[in-house]
This record gives sequence, structure tokens and C-alpha cells, in this order.
Amino acid sequence: MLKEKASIIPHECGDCPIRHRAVCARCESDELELLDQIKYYRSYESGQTLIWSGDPMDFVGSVVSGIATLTQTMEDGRTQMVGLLLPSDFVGRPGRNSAAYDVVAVTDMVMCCFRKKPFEEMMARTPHIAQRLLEMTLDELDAAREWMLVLGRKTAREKIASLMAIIARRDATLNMNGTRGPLVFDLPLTREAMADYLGLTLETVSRQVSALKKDGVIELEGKRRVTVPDFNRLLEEAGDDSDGGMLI
Amino acid sequence: MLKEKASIIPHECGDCPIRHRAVCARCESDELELLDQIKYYRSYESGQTLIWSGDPMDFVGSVVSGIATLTQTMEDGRTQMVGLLLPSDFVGRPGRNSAAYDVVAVTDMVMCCFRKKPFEEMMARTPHIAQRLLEMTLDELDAAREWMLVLGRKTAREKIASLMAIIARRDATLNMNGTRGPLVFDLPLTREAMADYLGLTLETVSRQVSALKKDGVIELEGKRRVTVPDFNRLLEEAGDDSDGGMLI
DNA sequence: GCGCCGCATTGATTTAAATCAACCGCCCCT
DNA sequence: AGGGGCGGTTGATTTAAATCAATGCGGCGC
Repeated sequence: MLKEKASIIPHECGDCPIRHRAVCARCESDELELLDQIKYYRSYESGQTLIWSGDPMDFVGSVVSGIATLTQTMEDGRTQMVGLLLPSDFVGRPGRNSAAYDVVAVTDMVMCCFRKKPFEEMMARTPHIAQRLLEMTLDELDAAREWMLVLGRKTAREKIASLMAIIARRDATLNMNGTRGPLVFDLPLTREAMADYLGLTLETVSRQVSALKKDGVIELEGKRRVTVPDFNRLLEEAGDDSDGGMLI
Repeated sequence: MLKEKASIIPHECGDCPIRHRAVCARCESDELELLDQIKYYRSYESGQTLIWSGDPMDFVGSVVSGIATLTQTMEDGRTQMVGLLLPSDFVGRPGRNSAAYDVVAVTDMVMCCFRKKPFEEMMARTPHIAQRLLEMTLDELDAAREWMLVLGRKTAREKIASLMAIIARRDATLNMNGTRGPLVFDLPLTREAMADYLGLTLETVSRQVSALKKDGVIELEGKRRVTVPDFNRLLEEAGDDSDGGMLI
């Protein structure tokens, strides 16, 4: 588990893989230099909890590589995922001192962190950062609202299909996969994490994944690798308007 | 239905009821003057659809008075509310040309609107506006995530109790009601709208409201006026941590 | 190789909420 | 005064998903 990986961490902003999508996307080179001075990298292992809900939080940051989940838990243990953090996504909230959610790494991760105080001061002086953060937050709000429709009104089968479509789409934009032909991607989540995402039990997730496979909507190679032969078919199963699928 | 009401619409920003909470909250008087030049008021009647999802949208704005809902609808008619717009809430998204949701007035309303182009230009030049909008958007994102837990993991009874708690709290902050003693407020929503909020059917809403009443968690005066004798009891029924209730 | 662990699947049964259906009360309209 | 529509309540029945319970399978340590 403890392989050498610290060595690959430090970056120049110039060749950072998330340079053009993260909160720093709009920054000019002089602004980037200032950010450079207050940034530091941290790495986490799969399964590690980065942040506990309610704990004080003295930094914010961007996911550089890897995937994490944002979850809320009730006292009796029921948990709901409320966010899925992919590379370039922002973690933490300027102007708040304690974390509102648990953040858990589902793969090994690298984060680019900023101490909160200096970051907030810089945000006040650098409109480019606040502008980009606003844009990203509005996107997240839209995603959250889409998700609310999934949670509130879709059947278990539609929920699974919706999740597959979301992951397929995100994967396609992140990796610039060619548009046509069957989509192939890896599920980053266990059945249980999928259940927490969708407000289901893991048994129901398993059954519906099997059902979609039996009906030819998806193909499975092992438990995690998914092939979608017909994306529009998947969107139909998700109950979505079948157009609007492939934009960007 | 068509009473004279246009007469009460125009405001000076100085005595605007939402001056200190809306998107203009941080503006200095010179900035306010600029906003003043591009703003105009519109009023809507209860039941009216302000905006249809997918339609082009050439303005953004703030709710001055009244209440509206933000809803998403699937082709087969299933609908999910994804936002409840109260006075000072912002409508529309800078940088997007068409509406993503239906916006429907549930009471008579007045909106303070800005044509989108000039507003966007002003936002680029006036950090105070973008800063305030970021803050409001982050709050909405938190609310949306809280709501996701409700939709995904709570029972019907807990959902109803959660909704009552949310409305009670919002009502208390808007009206600066004294903190102690029983809370009294009006439900702004029909049973059907509550169902769309919570991902339930209206029959289930009706049953659970009756059950909470029978158990003394709430009292009803007519169908709409609610009294909460013990707010902590309500929070327990909602499955929330029973502290953290009354802050601000 | 053996046994164990974590993750996943599949089956049987229960249950919470949806659906189908009847009816109430209030307001408005003519 | 009568009728109709809207919002709401309550009851009977069905159903989708949860729960309870076994079992499968691939990787890892020893």
C-alpha cells in the first residue's frame, strides 16, 4: 500500500492537468504566481476520509487526480451522497470555518490545497478567481437539481440508468473520448456507494444493474467495466429526453 | 382578480424591502445607481408561469415579494420541485440563454428584473455583485444538498417534518419573529406542491400531515396555518440533529 | 493449497408508499 | 339555491423496493 508516490506530486501550475478547468482556470500568469506561493499538495489513499463533517477546516482546494465522495450521514447511519468530486472540482467553502460534509477518497488522490485565510484574501482582490468559482458553483447547483429529480421521482431502474449516463458523460468530457461508437468506462463506485448516491439499497442496485445487463442496455466486463452500445437507449431508460445527450 | 396593484410596484432601492439580502446587498450607493438604471419591476399573479423550461430568457432578477417554485418535469408528467423562491432569492443564471426550469408563482409576486446583457456587463465590472451572487449560490447549493438527504433517505413522515422545519425556520428569519414560544406560520404550498417538493404523492402528504397532527407534533388551524408547540420535537421527527435549530 | 475477507449476486418475504377510489367542505359563479 | 370545481381527506388494494438470508467469487496472506 505504501508505494512511493510522493515523488510525482509537485507540479508547476504551467503543466498542471487541471489548469484550464479548476478554480484557477481564468487566472493570468501573475495571478497564478501568487496562487503558487500559497498552494501545497497533499495525497490521500483510497478509502481515507479527508474531512469529517463538523470538523474545523483551515484549507480549501482542488482535486488534481482521483475521485472522492461528499456524503451526509444521519445519526442512525443512513447516508446520502451529495456530491461526487472529480479532477478539477473544488473542495471547501470560502467564508465557512467547519466542514458541512464528510469527504472520502474512493481512489488514491492528489489535492492542490490553499490555506483558507490567504485564499480568501486573494479572492477578494482577484475577481478572476471569484468569477470562476461562481461559474463552477452554478454548474454544481444545476447538477444537484438534476440529481434531485433522480432521487425524488425516478424508479430504481431509471436511477441506475441515470447514474451510468452521468458517469459516461463525465468520463467522455474528461478524457476527450471520441464521440461515436460504443462508450466504455469504469465505474468508480462500489455497489454500496452507488446505493448511497441514488437513495437505494445495495441489493436493489445489484438487481437493477443485472436487469439492465440482461436487457442489453449495458454490457459488463467484470464488476466495474461497463460498455454502453447505444447511448440513446440508455438515456431512454433513464427517463431523460433522448436528445441533448452528446453536446460538448 | 385584476385589482389595481401596479401602483404599489415602483421602489427606490433605498427603501426596497430586500435591499440588504438580495444580489445587490453589498453594493455601494454609486453601484446601486447603476443598477437602478437597468432595473424594472414586473408583477405576476398567483398560479402564473413566469418562465418555461427551455425558453429563451433575456433577463435575471430578484424576488421582491411573494413566492415561486422552481420545478423540473419529465415527459410523462412526473414533476420534482428543485427550488422554492422567497423574497430576495435570485432567478436566472448569468451566462446562460435559456431557462433550465419552470418558474411558477404560488402567490402574487413582484420581481425586480435586469436585462441580462447589461447585468452581465455590470457583473464583470462590479465585484460586489459577483461576490454576493457567489455567496447566495453557495447557500443554495447547501440547501439543495440538505434536500437531497431528505429525498434520498428520509421516510414520508420525516420528509413532512423536515419541510415544516424548513418553512418555520425561513419564516422566522424573514420576519424576525421572536425566538421562543410556539412558532406559527402559514404553509405557502398546496398538498400537491408539498408532494412535488418531497418526492411523494399528495395522498401520502395528507396522511402524514394528519398523523403529525394526531401525535401533537403540529397543530392546524384550517388547512394552511400551522403551529409548532415544540420545535425540538419537530426536529426529532425530521430525523435531524436536535441541536443547531435556532441559530440566526 | 487453504481459508478468509470484502464485494457482489440472487432468492424469499415484508412493508412503506403508490395507486385506485370515494367523498367532504368551501368558495365562487350564475 | 343549486351546481361545479378545487383542494383536501380517508379507505382499500397493489406494488416497488427494503429487509432478511444464503451463496458466489476473486484476491491475498500464510
